[in-house]
Amino acid sequence: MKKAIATQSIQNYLKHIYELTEGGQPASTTDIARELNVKPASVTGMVQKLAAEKPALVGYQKHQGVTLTAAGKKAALEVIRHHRLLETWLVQTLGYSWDEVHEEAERLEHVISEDFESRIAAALGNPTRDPHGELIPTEDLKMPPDKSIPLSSLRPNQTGIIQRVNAQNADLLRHLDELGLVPKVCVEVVEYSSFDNNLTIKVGSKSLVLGSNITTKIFIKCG
Amino acid sequence: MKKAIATQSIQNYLKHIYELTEGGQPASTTDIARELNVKPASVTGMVQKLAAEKPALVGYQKHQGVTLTAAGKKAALEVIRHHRLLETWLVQTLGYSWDEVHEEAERLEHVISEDFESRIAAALGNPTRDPHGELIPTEDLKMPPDKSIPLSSLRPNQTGIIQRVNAQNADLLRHLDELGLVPKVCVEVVEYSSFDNNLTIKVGSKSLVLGSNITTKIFIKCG
DNA sequence: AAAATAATTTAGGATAGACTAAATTTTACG
DNA sequence: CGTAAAATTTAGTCTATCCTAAATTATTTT
Repeated sequence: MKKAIATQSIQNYLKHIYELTEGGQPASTTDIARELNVKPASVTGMVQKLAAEKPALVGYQKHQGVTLTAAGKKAALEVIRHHRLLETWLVQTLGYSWDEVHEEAERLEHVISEDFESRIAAALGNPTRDPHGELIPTEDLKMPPDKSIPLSSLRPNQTGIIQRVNAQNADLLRHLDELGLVPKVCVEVVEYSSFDNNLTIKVGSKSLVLGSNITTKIFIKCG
Repeated sequence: MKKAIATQSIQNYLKHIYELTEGGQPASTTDIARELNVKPASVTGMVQKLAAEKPALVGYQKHQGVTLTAAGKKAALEVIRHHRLLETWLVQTLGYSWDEVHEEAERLEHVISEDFESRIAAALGNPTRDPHGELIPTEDLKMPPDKSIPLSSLRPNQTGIIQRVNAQNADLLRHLDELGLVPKVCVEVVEYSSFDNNLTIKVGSKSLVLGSNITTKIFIKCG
């Protein structure tokens, strides 16, 4: 009897492969390895197993990178739904702040039942976004369309409303919170430096200069 | 670099050893094996590792059974506190019924943080008993004293209030629920059969005949 | 007290999932 | 193009945790 891959491994691999392939490009073993804090060689081994599952969870041709199959994508969206519902729920019912939730959700996402998932979804009124503004996959595991664009793509005189902040690092999130760069807040670009891609923006009454390490993580709905 | 035992293994072993040694007697490898659904030989191996930890988590002399050290007991009570708080909280905030919670709590208990633990404890008003009436270890990891006695020890004309039901099996719990044998309910013993130890009891307006498979799991505060 | 039975431990093996080092393939560039 | 650099894969190792089978120790029976 061949032993199954641990579901936690599967879920972590698929979740990160999903995020890396959102742009449409296959993910390299190196990138996956960096995300998972594992060596590239380990990724090769695991990815070969994921491709050998029935049904296959990833498409994989050596040196051509890794993509998700329909089954793999579904499994990935299931974990992401768990994660984002959990974050929402930790913030709303237990008073966590948006910078504290990630770690806790990261551990819980692998162990909760579907029953638990639907109970918290219902208790929260089937939310569509998590505390960072990220879209929550629907119950039938479709990722809703996202029309937001990175703050880094705005130019002087353009304005927008912060829709989502794509970051997990607690320190960074706390920093952004202090700057007031949280979902639903209005921002206006004042100046753009083509030299270093820094943006000078106005948030409320404050002026801020932001590097691309931040502006590429904040997504805007143009207004 | 010696690799640590997985915390989930540690916790599951300690939790079950705690329960088996509550009577004061050391636990045999066979009993532990049955509880954990592993073979006795595996228990021997793991118990030797637990005894070699610094500080030691179990006391262990070959052929003499296994006991918990102070450190091991503390770790066991930590998991039990997690479990019972989780059960309480699943029932009270997500509408689980008392027969559904065990499985879910069993998986969550190993992954929640201390922060999570104290948040739910506070949200619940630091409860002292879980939905089955079992005592919840205190925050400083002491198990409160329990003065309840098994229903099986009552005799005709004696009455009591159900304090706790020591069972996890969902089907059994559902059955007990249907019979009305839940904490805080009043029972009166009508008849005792020394032949098979069956008790005939009155609960509300109903009369029931209960075997020892049930009467030894229901604990009573004499009234 | 010897023999039979039960419980426990030892010894040896499997598998999952990580790692390292070496071999190979792809990509970039003079 | 052809070679250097980068990325990837292969091969082999390690540890945790389980397993089975055989050996040993404890307990019970006669």
